[in-house]
Amino acid sequence: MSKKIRVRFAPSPTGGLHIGGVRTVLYNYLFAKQHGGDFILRIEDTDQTRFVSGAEEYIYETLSWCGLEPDESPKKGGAFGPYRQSERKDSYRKYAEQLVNEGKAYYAFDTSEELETKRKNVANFQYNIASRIEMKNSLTLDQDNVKKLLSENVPHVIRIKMPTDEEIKFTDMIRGEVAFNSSQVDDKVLLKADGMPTYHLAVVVDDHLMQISHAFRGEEWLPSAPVHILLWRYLFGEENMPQWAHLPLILKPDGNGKLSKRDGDRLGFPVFAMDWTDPKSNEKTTGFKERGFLPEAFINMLALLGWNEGSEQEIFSLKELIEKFSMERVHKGGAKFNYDKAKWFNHEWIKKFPVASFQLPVEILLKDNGINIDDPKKFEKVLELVKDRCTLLTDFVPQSSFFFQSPESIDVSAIQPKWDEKKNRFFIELIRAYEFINPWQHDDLEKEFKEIAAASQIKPGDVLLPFRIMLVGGKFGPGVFDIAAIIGKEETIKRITHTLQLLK
RNA sequence: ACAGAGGUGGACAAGUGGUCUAAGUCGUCACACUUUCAAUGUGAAGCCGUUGGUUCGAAUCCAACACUCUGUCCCA
Repeated sequence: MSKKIRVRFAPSPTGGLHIGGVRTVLYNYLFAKQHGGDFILRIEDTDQTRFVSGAEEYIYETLSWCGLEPDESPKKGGAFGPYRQSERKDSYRKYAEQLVNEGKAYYAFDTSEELETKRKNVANFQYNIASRIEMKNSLTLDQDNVKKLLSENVPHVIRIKMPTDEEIKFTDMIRGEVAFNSSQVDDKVLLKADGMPTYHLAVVVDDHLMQISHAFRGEEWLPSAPVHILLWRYLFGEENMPQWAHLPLILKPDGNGKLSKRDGDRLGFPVFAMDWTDPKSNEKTTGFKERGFLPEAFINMLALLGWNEGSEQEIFSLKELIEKFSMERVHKGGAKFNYDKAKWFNHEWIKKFPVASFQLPVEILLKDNGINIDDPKKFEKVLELVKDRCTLLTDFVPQSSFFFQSPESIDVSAIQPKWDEKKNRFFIELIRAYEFINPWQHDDLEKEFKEIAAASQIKPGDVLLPFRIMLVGGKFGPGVFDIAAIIGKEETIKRITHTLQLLK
């Protein structure tokens, strides 16, 4: 019988969730669901100096917006709790001490200051096989001294003792076999002076205790993988280790390097999934959600940022992704983030989605801009009419406001230069004719318009743009007669009259 | 510096020894349609990091070199 598939996303709650993090969640989720397994959220809050209030709640909200709900989490609970590492603090020490007793780890009493000066004085200082003999630890101090320091509660850490010249290798699901030489890896801290584990100890212990079968994380972790392999070998048996996959990095669009929040600020696109306000600095960072992205499009875009089915299909629903995703088809190389392509995904989803599926967020957006929807039928018609020209949900505001209220300003300057008495008379004539139209519908409006133009010896094209500006306020929006048909006779005539006044 | 990883048009990708004088999408530009902006359709530009090798044949396999990235915190 094969083991149950269990995967986890283990963020540290230190701020907004970066798209790289969301993509890791997504790949975890897809893999779990495809195999009928469990997706677990574990909070890695072992660094209390980096605690940020609200960050954990933000993670729940983000996953929820994305539709990637965990099966087990601190909030939801589960059979393998607690799911917050700070609450598991007591379970780590014994493993670290076990390693010390077995000679695979050691106590180190060097203070942070001592290490800092060391790093300053020695170029590329590493606490490793070569340097540990000159440091203050249980390998260099005599036993009595160590005992004494320990009993006096002198602050100390536990470091792993990397073996000399040993090949450590493992098979990565994306990269195949990856090998390291143990001599090149430094003696990482496993247990900090405050009794909290570092990431290195915590992942291994927690993945074991939570029976994690596959572990996915960003490529930046690859260099420390040998530490984790060794820990597995020492503690729980390498054969029980989860299968690793190191995901390619998401790179900044210009230049090289990892995409950071700063790049988003600098280049004007979101990097976080949702709005995040730093509780200390009060600095606000916009997210994809608030920028007007549909969660379906956001997920779709993220899935393709590092994975490709092998076909030419680019639009996938979450359900399709669950069916088709495979870790083997995740690229090895990092991908530069492309905001234009991200927007394209959103546009595609808006075009293909029935309007009902984004009616609510758009309604809220309009309300925020002072427009209340009181006619749902009309609202639906408007959405259908304008959705092709909305890339982001926020585009619906300028694209549909004028259906519900007269434009705030009229771009008269676009009409004025070519305006003359002949055109003025045309519109007066038009108003007169429109008064009699009943029922008020698209085709009749257009027909009447063209007839009057012909009678006035004006090309319809010459008065169409002015007409548009009268109704919309500017040079945009769907077909003018569609607009006129929806806003109604009274409003149409009112807007023409109003602009005619302005043109005097 | 050391270690690991990576590489196909401006960006993301398909392609894993012959059907590849390769290429889909985004973006850019042009044209068509048109009632502005979109949508839609058509077209344009652009060659597999470099060098060498294996082979009848290489984007695909091998090697070297260069380049880029990640890591080298009591951060995760």
